[in-house]
Amino acid sequence: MDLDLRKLRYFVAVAEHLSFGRAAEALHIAQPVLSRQIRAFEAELKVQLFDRSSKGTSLTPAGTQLLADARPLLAQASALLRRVGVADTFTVGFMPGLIVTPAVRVLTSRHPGLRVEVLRTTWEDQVEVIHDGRVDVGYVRLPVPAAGLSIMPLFSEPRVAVVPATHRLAGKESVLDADLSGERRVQHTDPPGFRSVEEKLEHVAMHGGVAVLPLSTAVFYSRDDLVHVPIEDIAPNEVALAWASHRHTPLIAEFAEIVTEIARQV
Amino acid sequence: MDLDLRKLRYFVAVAEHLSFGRAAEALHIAQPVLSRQIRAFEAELKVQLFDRSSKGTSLTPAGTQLLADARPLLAQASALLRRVGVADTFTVGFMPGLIVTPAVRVLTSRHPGLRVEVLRTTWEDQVEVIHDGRVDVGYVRLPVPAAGLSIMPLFSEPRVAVVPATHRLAGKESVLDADLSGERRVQHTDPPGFRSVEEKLEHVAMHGGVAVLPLSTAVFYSRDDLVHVPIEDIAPNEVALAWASHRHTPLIAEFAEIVTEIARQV
DNA sequence: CCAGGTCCATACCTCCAGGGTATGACAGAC
DNA sequence: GTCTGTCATACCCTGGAGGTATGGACCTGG
Repeated sequence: MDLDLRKLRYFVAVAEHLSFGRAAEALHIAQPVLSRQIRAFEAELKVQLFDRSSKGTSLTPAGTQLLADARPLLAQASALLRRVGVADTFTVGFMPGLIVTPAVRVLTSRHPGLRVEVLRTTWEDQVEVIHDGRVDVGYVRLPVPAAGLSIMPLFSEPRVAVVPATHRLAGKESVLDADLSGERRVQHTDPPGFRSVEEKLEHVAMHGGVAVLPLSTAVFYSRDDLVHVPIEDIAPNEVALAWASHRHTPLIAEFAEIVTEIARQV
Repeated sequence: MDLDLRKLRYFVAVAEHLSFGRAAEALHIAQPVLSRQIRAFEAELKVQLFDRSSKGTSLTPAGTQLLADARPLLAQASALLRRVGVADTFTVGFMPGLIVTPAVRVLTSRHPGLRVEVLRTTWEDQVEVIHDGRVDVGYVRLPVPAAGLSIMPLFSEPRVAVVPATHRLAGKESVLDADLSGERRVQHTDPPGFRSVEEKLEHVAMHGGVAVLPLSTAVFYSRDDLVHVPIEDIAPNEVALAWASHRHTPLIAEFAEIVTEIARQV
């Protein structure tokens, strides 16, 4: 009568791996158990979710439909648990260009049983995901509204101007803010369709203009047809680790410690 | 490790009844079982959800918080099940002023085990809730976008003009559309804050103007300081029962039959 | 002050769902 | 053919969710 979130999670695992064996391994259960659970799930829903063959497994249309529904539901359930202080997974948010892998790897190695996930954020939701519990901790770019957040500054990095390779500024060692006057600037306050970094860069490549991005972001999304030059006289972008200040879990503290440790080594 | 939706549903039941005994009765389980389940749930979450005393039960702050999170999650889970064709509950949507009780009562009497719920809709979401599975079937006011819907017309009713009791049109037997020219009309295309019927009527009562509503809506929301007069020369409002045409469940068919039967008797 | 009623909690039982292991059936690769 | 990778079947064991019977705490009326 009630939906079983465990079975739903198992289903998602199989749908993502398209293999009962590998999914079972990822879930840390035996393959026959997973087989039986999925069969039981299909029986409950009275819908076939997978086409099995001896070589591989594929989703049925109903399965594809369910997969789309399943992920947000599981995310919402996970966020609920996080809000009441139960850690079923530890989730790290990050803005485009920021590297979270080293810290995540250290955390997983210290807690082998813990599921650690990452969630890429945008300017719009980098703080929201912290408050609503979708992430435990987030790498954010300042400034952010400080209300209810604990913020631990990590480092600063210069901002660069991203322009087409054919642009008049393309060869320069560096530019001044004044050099950009008269250029159409693609900003994150633009309407939808220009919001993601990819979209901004696409617009710059196609229609000219200039995008001002933190260095790491420009490097991460570098394209052959675009180049970036440092802007000298603009405030550097500050990167920080942030979490909801009302949640003082040991895992958050430990992750913050790991991050500072890594930042110190660089 | 996974959230247990059954326990969450039990929790909501206790939170709503503020009594283990009555909640258990509503859930059709024995009271000690419910007690134990809630205790286990609290242990899993490591949070106390209720303050128990021999006279009554009350929510803790954590419980209040969880209750707010629990309802949308359960609704989303229920919608997911409905989309894959599993009926855990049968939910009927209805626009303000429409009476669903008789049909619902017949349905529950014929299916004693079935949970039947109702959801009040607005102009904005009366169709959306059908498509996304929040309701199985909805009483809607035409016109609606017909794509993907099966629509069964029920009846027509005149529209009335709702005006302050002191208005120049207040005493009339009926008015013509032309009589309303020059009046500020409060419409459902207005910005937020004027969307719900209550808000429209509040606006009419405070600032004058006129709201044009179907008769049953005006009657349902009647207030001392407002009166309504029929408009003669305006197209009547048609009320219909609608459901997603790709879902041909026996329950929907039966409900439609019940509704036609009731409509025939009136 | 005790009797009864109204709560929720505890104790104890049963049963089934979910976990495990061992093994089978089937298909493609060599 | 045999080998290998895939999913399914058979069997067992444990824990959790359901039940009933009963206890303990607290109010309330006589």
